[in-house]
Amino acid sequence: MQTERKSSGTVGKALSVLDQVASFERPVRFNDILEESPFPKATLYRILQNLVTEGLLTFDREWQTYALGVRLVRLAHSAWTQSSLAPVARPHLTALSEATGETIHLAQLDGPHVLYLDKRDAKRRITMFSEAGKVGPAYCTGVGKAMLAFLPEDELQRILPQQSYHRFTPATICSQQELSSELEQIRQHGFALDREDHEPGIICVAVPVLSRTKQMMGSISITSTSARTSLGKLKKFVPDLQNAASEVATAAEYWRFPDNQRTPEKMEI
Amino acid sequence: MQTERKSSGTVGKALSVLDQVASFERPVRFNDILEESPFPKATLYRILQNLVTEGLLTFDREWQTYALGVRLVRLAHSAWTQSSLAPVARPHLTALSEATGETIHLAQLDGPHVLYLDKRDAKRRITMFSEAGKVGPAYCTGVGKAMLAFLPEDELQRILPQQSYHRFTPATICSQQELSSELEQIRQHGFALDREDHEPGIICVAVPVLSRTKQMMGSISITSTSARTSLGKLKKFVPDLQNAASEVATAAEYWRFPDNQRTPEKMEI
DNA sequence: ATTGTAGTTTCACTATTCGGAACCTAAGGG
DNA sequence: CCCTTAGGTTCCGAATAGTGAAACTACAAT
Repeated sequence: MQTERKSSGTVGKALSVLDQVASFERPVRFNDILEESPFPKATLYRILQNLVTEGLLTFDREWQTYALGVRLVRLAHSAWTQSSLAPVARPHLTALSEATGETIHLAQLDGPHVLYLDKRDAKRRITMFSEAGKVGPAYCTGVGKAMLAFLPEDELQRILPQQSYHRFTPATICSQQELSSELEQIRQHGFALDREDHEPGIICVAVPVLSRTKQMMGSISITSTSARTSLGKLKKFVPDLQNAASEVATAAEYWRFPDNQRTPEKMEI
Repeated sequence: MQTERKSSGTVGKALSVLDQVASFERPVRFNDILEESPFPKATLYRILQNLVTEGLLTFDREWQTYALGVRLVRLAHSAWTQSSLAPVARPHLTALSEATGETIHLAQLDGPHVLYLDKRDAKRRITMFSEAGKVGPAYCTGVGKAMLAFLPEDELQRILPQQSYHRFTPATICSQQELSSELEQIRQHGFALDREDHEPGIICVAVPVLSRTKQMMGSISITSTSARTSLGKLKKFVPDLQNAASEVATAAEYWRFPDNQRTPEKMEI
């Protein structure tokens, strides 16, 4: 589940160490990191020191452990507010959840993975930090497939081989070929289905959020259990979902340039 | 409100640019950044490119703008989960909020600022990503003063001069001297008061979360309005607050080393 | 005393980064 | 149609920062 990025440059190396620390689920000692690090002792040591002085990591002198620093939380707050669909989508997700009584997800792509940015649970109406920020696979979730299907060809070709194609359930799509044809279907229908691909008993419908210029910005899904409902019934919500998605897209574009009605510059190529 | 950090090293420079982009409240063009950047054109350009390839920034080719990347959200999720008090404090905050019917905050220090990590509102029982991650001043908030008071002397001396001492209300503490004596009071009483220091009509009591070794880990507060209650009545909650704080501290320490009862190593010096 | 383990520092070497200047466009003006 | 300006991008020698083997410290166990 570790994102593979070309970690060229000093910043990249630092980031890869940061990711590594993040991948442990609790504070770690120097040696724990060293053991699975590609960097030699001295180099790793210096990188860690840099990260600590930058506030991206904290070092607990008492236990001699490193952990992610809270500075990240502040940056993420800005990221969530300014760069994700989450703030503008918020009311629409709430409305959807109330209208359908089911769980709603908002997701965007982070490299090859799905990153959940918001969630609305019909019962407990609560969005938690601990929900936003979670990652999941793209090739076998409704939100993931909906996004992949509407990605520009070149980006798609870069991302497809990076999927793990792990079989979670008997229904999981486990090859790039199968996925490609599924994506073609999705493109034609305009929505994606999760037929218990990822978790047994969990089904969902998802639609992409597309900008006026057909750029894929994220996706929204309605999730339920096969015990409570069926794919057939879930499909009835597609118009609502599409409606919400297009409203989110409009709101997002309007919000980005509220005081400015100029059209975007012509794209090169 | 920009955190001042010694941005030595390549990573530091990159981070300072990242902070700068974050400080705008919407996507920005190259020149917007350049205008208030200490870096020359070419350097800034390269740094931005690095940040984009690392996924910390996204570049919107359509509008030619930079914005914070969602990768930060993922990292922050780990930070929130693994390094802050938030996950272990969660149930205690809920309990406090239900017992008192008032708003509860959980905060930690991020450099010289207060960083809010969780919030429980008595009415709408909802913790939002948009709340966690917010920053505020330390010298004139309950949570801030409670934390400063229990900071080791050397750290305190580093942080005190970095406060802005801006006068928000007639009751705001506006000098380092006044603050120092207030902190002494707080140390003696064991809790801090916000007497409408920051916002008119808003009052609060706060206590620090202290580890077994008396290290300051964060703080918890109960906030209300002077219209609804008084400082005198809020003080009645101090025992509950202190109780919650010590339970959070214990839970945090237990959680860090669940399978491991060894005592921390002796600190040097 | 001896060996081992975890963490820190040194320093000659090297790869990155720096940034002034030149170079592209595209847009606007005369 | 050429000139100018502004936003953005590329070059390349000089300057800086990063690298990592090895040596060192501190402590614990043998």
